[in-house]
Amino acid sequence: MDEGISRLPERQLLEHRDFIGLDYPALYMCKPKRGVKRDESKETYKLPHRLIEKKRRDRINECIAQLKDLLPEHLKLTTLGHLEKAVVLELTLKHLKALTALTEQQHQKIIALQNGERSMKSPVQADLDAFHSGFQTCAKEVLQYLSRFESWTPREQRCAQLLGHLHSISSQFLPGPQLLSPPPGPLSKGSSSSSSSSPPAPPCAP
DNA sequence: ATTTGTTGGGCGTCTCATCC
DNA sequence: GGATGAGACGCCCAACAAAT
Repeated sequence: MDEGISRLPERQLLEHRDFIGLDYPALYMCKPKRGVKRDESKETYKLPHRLIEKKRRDRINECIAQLKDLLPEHLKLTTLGHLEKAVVLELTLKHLKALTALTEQQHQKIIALQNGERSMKSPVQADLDAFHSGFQTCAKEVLQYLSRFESWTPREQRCAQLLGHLHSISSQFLPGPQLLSPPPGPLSKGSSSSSSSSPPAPPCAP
């Protein structure tokens, strides 16, 4: 029996290593010898197949779990209820598209700067963009804080209400033409957002 | 009721032994 | 050395069971 295992090619040795500790006879790891009809080997084939399939499912689940970990908290909070696999994949797709768009946007900015078009954009619009960005960052921080330290769960109605409120406020800034008078006072958390000096501090607490 | 895990089986591809 | 057939392997899917 061990002879059979020791003669297995490298890929199968790796799988055998994975099976160590599982309680079924090592017989099941051995390929049926060539010339052995499938009928005779079928029963010995079944158990490895189960384990191989389990390993495959584990790989899938592990990847989904990693994707879940990589998702930003504010995205996770947009879903009410726990994150099922399909939702994780949907959010990942959404996030990836957003990142791609952002990358493209940054790329265009770089090109514009290189072409000396910096003055094309009005200072007012630039400030609004920066303000909007700051608002988004701050809203994200609020949601993370409430989730982590105040034990808010996405299921709660107040959480959904807050999300809705933040979205509606945020969308007011999107059209751009109207200039909002910035609320006074610096952002208390501040260190990350203090790097940009021009944008006004967004409203942070509900 | 919905989601998740398990299992058996089918299918396509690859590898290897055998034959010519 | 190339053709061929048998078997291994990985992937996918459907059906069912268990968990939530």
